[in-house]
Amino acid sequence: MSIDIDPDLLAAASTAKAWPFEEARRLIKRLERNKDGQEKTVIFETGYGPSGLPHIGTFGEVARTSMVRHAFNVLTEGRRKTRLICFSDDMDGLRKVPSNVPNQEMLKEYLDKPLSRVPDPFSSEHPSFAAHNNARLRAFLDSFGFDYEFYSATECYTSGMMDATLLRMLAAYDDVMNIILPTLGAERRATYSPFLPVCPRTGKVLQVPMIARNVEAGTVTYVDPETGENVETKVTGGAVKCQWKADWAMRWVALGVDYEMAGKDLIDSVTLSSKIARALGGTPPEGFNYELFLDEKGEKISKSKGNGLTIDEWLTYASPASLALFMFQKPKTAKRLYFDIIPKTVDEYLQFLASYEGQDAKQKLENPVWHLHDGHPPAAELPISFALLLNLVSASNAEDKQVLWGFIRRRAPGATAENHPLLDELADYALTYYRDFVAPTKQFRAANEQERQALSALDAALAAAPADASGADLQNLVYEAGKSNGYTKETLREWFKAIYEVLLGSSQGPRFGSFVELYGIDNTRTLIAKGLNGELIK
RNA sequence: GGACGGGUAGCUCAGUGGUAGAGCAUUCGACUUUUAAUCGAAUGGUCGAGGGUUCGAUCCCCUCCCCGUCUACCA
Repeated sequence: MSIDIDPDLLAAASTAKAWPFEEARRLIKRLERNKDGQEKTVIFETGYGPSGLPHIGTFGEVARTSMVRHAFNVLTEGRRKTRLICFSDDMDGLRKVPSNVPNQEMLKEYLDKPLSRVPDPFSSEHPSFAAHNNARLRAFLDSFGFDYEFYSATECYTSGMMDATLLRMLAAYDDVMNIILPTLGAERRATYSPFLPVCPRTGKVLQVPMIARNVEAGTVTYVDPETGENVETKVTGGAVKCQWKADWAMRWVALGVDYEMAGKDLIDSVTLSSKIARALGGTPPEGFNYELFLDEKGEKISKSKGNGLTIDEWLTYASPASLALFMFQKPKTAKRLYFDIIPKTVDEYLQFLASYEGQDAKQKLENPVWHLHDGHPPAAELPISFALLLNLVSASNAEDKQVLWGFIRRRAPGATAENHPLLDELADYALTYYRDFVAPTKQFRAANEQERQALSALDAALAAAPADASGADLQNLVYEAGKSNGYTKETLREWFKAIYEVLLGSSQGPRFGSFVELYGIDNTRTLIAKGLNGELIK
């Protein structure tokens, strides 16, 4: 199969400097080196421990891997078959009960059993804890439209898919031990084995030393820690699971993984697993180590501290595409991930979108939106920035979208939700921002006697005003109501301040005439009534 | 100890082998019969230090200094 791509882009791709292209070119070189590299389906992998839930890093890893995959598809003109495998290590033993899940007592009974054999603590909807988390992971990935194939470790082991490689591991047992042992402390060294038998008696994943092995029979022997008896078990068919670094290597070889990125924290593990993969006769995948995120103060993010930013927080105030942009930019630099970068990133995204259309092939390939949108970024020219929209929404006290759109149109005449759907989407995010960050800061107060009279006068004037009165005319009514109720030119400012504080809960606000025009005369009169009878004060 | 990242304007950060950029902050101006917002402009930098390559280095190479993160038990 081939893909539809502009010849100019294709020509520019071979020298494109954007990091996904650099990665794709490394991958191509790998395939040229390897014996079966020209025919095989090219495998990209991302992996998950199923004891946790998907998070912003999960998104980042899949998004970044997909960018490399896309660049690869373009460089090879779609002639190579590629797959992205999202692998869940769900045969791992439950080593401790997570504190953030229900049914703690029940889970304690299943300690050390494979997660795919532990009942779902949340409901009876899924057959196991792992199945629940796997479903969450898939729903998460699906919500972004990622193109991937889900693999369960338990299914891979029990189906026999790993058997050939497990037998190679058994044959290369000494080599594997020699790779791992020097990296371990004395205590662990004494008990280490790349194979973790699943106890046929208790179902637990055992961390016990092997006392014998039989390459011909494909078995290992260990001592049951509770009964003291020798147990001989096959290494195939799911009777054993590999210890983590060996497992990673075994998986690479068994599945033929060509590319897998990992966080900086796993650099040493990648090195070790790569050695093991070679000991198994395989070639470790091309890799990429991305940096971890920091919080606002440049400190490391820890779940217990709750610093940094969650993916839900990001997606509450901005689109997945903007988050993908953040993931695209400088993946090897430790970036701070905190609230203020959201509007900044959104505006950068909008600028990249706007400039894309007029760029030549070379520039397009350096433009992040090309990578975020698989080479087909949506057309967009935004008349106002997201930062301005956020200012607008708070300055205008626009609590509903209609009013906000009114203010938007003052900046961008002729813009509508229909002809600017992207802007309409931003308006929703801006309103959410208003609701969460601006509205809670409002402090309404009661009007004093003079203010009551002036507000009543304003209400009466508004009642008499034509429905299509202009903002300027309405502004004049506001001035008149003030002047005829004791405010002088010098104290007029007090009058406006009172309006804002009583009606909008803030000591400053929009030009009030314009506000009335957009908010509506009737709505404003209702607002005045509420202000006067104290309904706005909570 | 090992690995990686960073050091560019007051702050947060972009950037390229060819006279240094943005946002915010600051200052001034425009608009508005209150503010805010908005718009325009200005100010502001030995691009961590030293050496090398080059006609030319903030960028490439080497050395050093400072800051930060990861890693050595488990996945």
